[in-house]
Amino acid sequence: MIRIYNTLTRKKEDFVTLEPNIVKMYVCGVTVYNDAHVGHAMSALVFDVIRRYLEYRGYNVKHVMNYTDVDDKIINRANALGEDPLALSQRYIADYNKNLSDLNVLPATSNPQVSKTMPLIIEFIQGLIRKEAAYAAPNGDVYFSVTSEEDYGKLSGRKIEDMQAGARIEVEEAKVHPMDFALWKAAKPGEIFWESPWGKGRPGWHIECSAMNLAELGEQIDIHGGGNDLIFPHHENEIAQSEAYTGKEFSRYWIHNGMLQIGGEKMSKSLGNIVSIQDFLAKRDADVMRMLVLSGSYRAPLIFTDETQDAAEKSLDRLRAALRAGRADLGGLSLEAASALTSQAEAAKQSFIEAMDDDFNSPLALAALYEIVKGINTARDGGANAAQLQPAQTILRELTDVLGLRLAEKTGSSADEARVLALIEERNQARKDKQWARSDQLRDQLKEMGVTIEDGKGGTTWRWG
RNA sequence: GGCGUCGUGGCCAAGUGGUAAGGCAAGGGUCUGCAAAACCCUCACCACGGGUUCAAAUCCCGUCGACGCCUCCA
Repeated sequence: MIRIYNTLTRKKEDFVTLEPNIVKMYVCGVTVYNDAHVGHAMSALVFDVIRRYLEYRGYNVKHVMNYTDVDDKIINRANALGEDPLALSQRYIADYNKNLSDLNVLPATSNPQVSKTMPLIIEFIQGLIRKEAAYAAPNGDVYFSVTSEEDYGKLSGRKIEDMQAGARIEVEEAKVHPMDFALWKAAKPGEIFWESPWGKGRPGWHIECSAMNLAELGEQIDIHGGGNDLIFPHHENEIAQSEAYTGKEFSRYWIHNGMLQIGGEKMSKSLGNIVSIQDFLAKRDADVMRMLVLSGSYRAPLIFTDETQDAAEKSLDRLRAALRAGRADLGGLSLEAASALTSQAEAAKQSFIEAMDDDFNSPLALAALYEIVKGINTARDGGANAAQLQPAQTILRELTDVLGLRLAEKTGSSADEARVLALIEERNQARKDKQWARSDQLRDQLKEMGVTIEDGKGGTTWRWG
């Protein structure tokens, strides 16, 4: 039984889907007006791992991730660049899709966009007005009335009275209650707009997700996810809108990932302390980002430093090394030892599943993987041949696949390969002749070419990296 | 001011009532011509102060501190 921490109840709960074996999961994507950063990557990776694990456990996951392509920031940026806002957002959507694919994030089953959901959004707002959960203001805006929902604030644990509306921004005059939020915003001169019953305008931020949810997954969903900075007001408002509209419980489980931290602060566009995904990938392998995410709880802040990145890289080396094929020509382990390795790996697989079942406890799951690694290494040291290592390696590979780790070996140019082999041959001769200085010199030369040499019992092996 | 999360070894990080997983780093050792890799060993009483309990990192109260949200934000 999978258990999931539900933000709504602040408890771990048994995961029971609305329909057997089907998971409807909606994850808030990004507003596309700028390069995405590693904080966005964290969120995408968290939900990618969750999705992969649920699929591994036999669920058919309908994974929806939206793109907010109509928004103030997009309009501002587009105006600054003299570009059409939709063209601009389309460009960043393409960039982000590239980022995700580089990060080995599985494509969502669908990626709705606000600009393509307009009729349903308008219909949704009309429905809310009919139910008296929303009202059109004289200025052309439409607001959601927070006091119309008795349990408004249930997700974030706030009471309307406690909130300091307008503490930092001015409250719109047209609002009946200061916490009311915009469903529809009247267009200002020169802004992109859509026709609506309330005149020219565009949707507010929150309504789009309620509408796209309805369009893609229906009235009720199993999992709604996103960064924990979205709990309030975004997700709170989504719940209010959707439940007011359908009269049904919106999402069963609310999952929120912690924020990526750099220099003790959240990484965010507004703070300007950003490392873009593209810049990260120019320096580090995509697996490093994923390993960083996996090495801590998805709900906790992720400490992003050179040191944690280095550590992640080393851990990956360890996994990669364990997966390297054994030598076919070795005498081999005893039958007992070989079967002990296999059963150890099978036991570790059970530990892995137990860990992941418990609210996707990836750090604990990784520990199970390292048990397999140690078993493989010990067996290899003990003379195990390729066939004896393979069952454990197959299990290890299966589980690292579940986590979405690629663990690809580094590669060099094939043109250099002949030269590498020649140098190794020369070095082997030097070693036979006990010409250690020459041998070490050749090893240094290979190192400079990006080749690592290891002199094992059965001979010298080499690899890129 | 309100709401929430949290404070575990040099770093990252599990564990939420029965005497502290794992990874990285560090030190020692085995192996090696030397290395590298691997393996073995060593390295914490869990922010602080009270309390509950036979027993607490784990529950309760308080203090201090960090971070997030209350405004666009993954």
